[in-house]
Amino acid sequence: MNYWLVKSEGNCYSIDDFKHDKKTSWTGIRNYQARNFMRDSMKKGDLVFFYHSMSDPTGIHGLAKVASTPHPDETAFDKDDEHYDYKSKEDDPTWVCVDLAFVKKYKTPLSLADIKKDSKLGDMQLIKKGDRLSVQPVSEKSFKRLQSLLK
DNA sequence: GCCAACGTTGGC
DNA sequence: GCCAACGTTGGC
Repeated sequence: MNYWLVKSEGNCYSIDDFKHDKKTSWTGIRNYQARNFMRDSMKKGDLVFFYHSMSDPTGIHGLAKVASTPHPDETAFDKDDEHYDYKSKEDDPTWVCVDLAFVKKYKTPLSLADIKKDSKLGDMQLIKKGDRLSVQPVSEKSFKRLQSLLK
């Protein structure tokens, strides 16, 4: 079992939107590293922290579960979609996504500041300088620590 | 293949 | 709104 963290802008697709939808395709990822994680390493059943950037507070707001194998990101083929990519062809898709199922919304989110302060979460990609990865792995050690902090 | 210019992310 | 950090693009 692998653990992950995905970012969403709070005013774009929020944890409340996700809670309402129950399930969503994690489309619109246009970064190769992030795509490779989804394509090569995500497995059905993996647990995924739902992180809000540029929100109040910025931090972890919920938990999700990978609910599908990787599949082509259809928004890349749609000219009217903001994530349209003319280079991605339907017979050879550049971009993929997975489906995520809603698990829970935390009553008290764990803020980025709290994560930075915690001595046991030092290996998180999230707090590394210049981190911009919107899909990133979380070590089992960090996962357990986050779970206990989010109880 | 280098690298400057540009666009985006995301904390503050 | 600012700006540092980073990825991508495109001229050469």
